[in-house]
Amino acid sequence: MANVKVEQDVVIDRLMSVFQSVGYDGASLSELATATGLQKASLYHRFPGGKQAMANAVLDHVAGLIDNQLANVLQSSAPAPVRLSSALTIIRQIYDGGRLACVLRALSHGTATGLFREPIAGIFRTWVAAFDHLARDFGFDTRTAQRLAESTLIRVQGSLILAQTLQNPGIFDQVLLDIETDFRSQQ
Amino acid sequence: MANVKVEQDVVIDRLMSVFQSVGYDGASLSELATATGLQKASLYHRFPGGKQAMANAVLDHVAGLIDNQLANVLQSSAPAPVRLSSALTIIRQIYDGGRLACVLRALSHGTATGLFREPIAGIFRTWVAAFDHLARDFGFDTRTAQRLAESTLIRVQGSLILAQTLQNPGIFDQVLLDIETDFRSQQ
DNA sequence: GTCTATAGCTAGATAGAC
DNA sequence: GTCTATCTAGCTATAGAC
Repeated sequence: MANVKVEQDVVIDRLMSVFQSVGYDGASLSELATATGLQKASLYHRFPGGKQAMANAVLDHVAGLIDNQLANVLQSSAPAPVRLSSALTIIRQIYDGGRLACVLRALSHGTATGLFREPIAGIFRTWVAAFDHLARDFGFDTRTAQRLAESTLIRVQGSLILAQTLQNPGIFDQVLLDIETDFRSQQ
Repeated sequence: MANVKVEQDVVIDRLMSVFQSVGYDGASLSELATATGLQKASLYHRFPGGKQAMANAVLDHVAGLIDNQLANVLQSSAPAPVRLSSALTIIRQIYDGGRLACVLRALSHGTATGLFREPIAGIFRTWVAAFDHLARDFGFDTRTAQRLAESTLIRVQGSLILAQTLQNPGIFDQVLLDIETDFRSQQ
């Protein structure tokens, strides 16, 4: 069965889903093959570097998402409060309202720890820089803007952990509201 | 070599270190054996349930730590600000100033996801309840106290992720200072 | 560029001597 | 209660036909 060409974008999307839900060590080649609808050997044809290359492709994809969606929105010409709301909507969608784990965190542990730290750090820095830009537009001073920007990522990551462990997505929603409040407190 | 009795407390402590640094799926029986100074068969003698039982023993140990150290300190008879400072000092020590990952998060992913969610959730609830108690003593209203308490855990977990990925423990330190400031803002 | 088949290895777990 | 030795299953990765 199968034997029909699967678009690379679709393959990467499905690889991401698997890493997201079971982590790097937890993702077996068999599971990755099933999820993509390809055989293991076909996956190796597309990703000669094996599982590590697959994870790197996923990270490239995520870096593009953050760059093209989040960072783009935050640096558009719209009024700052509008940009903030748009960004939070994107974040809400990315994590399905707190129900999905962050694939960056999933690729931060176990055997994967050292392998992907730098690309993940790059994505984190992009995120923080984008919110830092926004915070300054809101009128915060340099130091406060930096801290508020870091705080958005800290609270999103932390609230995802609690939301999933306590099976209460509301925790994630509340944090997004808190973030919005913090930015608007400057106006 | 070896063949000398290793205290169970020491064994559990070393198991914890391994899970903490490489996660559940990343921790092989060989590595757990090496770390504890026991052979695999000896580990199975002490933990007939295998790796899963070892992780559960670690979680029991952590639950005890949180109960006997953190929760105890937060509900002592000392003045609220003193209790807060003591608690934050304990947290700083537990995570070695942001350099150590949280073993609870390490046991939240991959194959382990479903296995340990409930015990971890229990530890999270104990943490939040203890800080909630403190926040009320500081004079916060019920709703604000609950949110501030959740926020301590959210920010500690989130800042650990950033501190380790960006290799900047200062992020963790700063968050602990922020938490202290938030509590004292009520005075 | 996909497939079937399999190599080579390490995983988690157990048997049984001492 | 520890050890050595070993089992089976699953892993990552590759060979080679089509």
